[in-house]
Amino acid sequence: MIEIRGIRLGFFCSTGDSKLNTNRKFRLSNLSLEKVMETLESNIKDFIALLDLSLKLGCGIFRLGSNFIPFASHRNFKREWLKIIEERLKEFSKILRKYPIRITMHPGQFVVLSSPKQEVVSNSLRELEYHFWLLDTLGIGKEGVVVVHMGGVFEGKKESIKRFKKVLRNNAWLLQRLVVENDERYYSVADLLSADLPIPIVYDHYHHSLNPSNFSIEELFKSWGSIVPEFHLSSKPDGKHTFGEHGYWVNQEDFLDFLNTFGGKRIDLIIEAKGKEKAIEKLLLDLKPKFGF
DNA sequence: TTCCGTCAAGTCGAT
DNA sequence: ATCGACTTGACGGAA
Repeated sequence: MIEIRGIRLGFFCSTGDSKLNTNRKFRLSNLSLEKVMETLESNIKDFIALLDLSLKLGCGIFRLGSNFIPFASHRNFKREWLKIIEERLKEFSKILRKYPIRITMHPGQFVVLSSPKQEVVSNSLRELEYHFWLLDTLGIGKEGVVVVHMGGVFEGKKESIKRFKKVLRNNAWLLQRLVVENDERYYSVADLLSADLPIPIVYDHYHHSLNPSNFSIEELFKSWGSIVPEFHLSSKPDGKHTFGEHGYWVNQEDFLDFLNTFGGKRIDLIIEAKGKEKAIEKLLLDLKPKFGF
């Protein structure tokens, strides 16, 4: 396992060419137990291959794709299917626990706990329940966090944060795994820290560069308690690109900038580059002369 | 085999 | 009004 001044690396969901993918799914109109099991099997198979690849690269963290069990939180997904799936997952967890790799998740943009719409919040909670259940069933400990964003600003950040906190108060189970990440437009690291949330704050370096703020590093780490923080790093794409778009590679300069701020602390860093494992390979190659691992 | 319209879900700014 | 960005383009029918 490669650790650069306390920092372990990892990628997420799939390989850059998507040939290995934990996010396989199908059309909702084709939803059936058979289709779910078939897709889950492919996702499990690729998950193992991606963990093997992570080991080979020296990675210590991997983000599992949210579609691992397609449509698991959808209303048309029958509850009794979960029993059958649970058996399969428990069997798989025996293989999984042999890997010294931290597993975390990051559900989609549809999870908005700060929304003023009750329907959106209840759908979000169902989606999070699925994520928590999956991680629990796979035997993953409390280091298996589930990352969300604060969401939109609606009629104001203050009101949105208030609603978010209320949802946490009314659903205490969320505190077991939920963590919240700064975004590139609305909620900066300082916004999240000053919200005084009862959950850890994920620092995303790229988002922070686009939506900067002053914050206390000590406070940021304090939010994680005894859990090793999961942070994110990505780079701007080369050439013309839209705001917030992630690059195929991650630049050495961005990593060194991150290291300059956080080096020496124990952190699991997910490289959010479109090139996935290719971007990690290249980064390690770039860094080799400096760190010699 | 490749192409391309379409896909469960939210929210925002750019166009 | 539509599109594309985010946590990931992939599915599936047509040609």
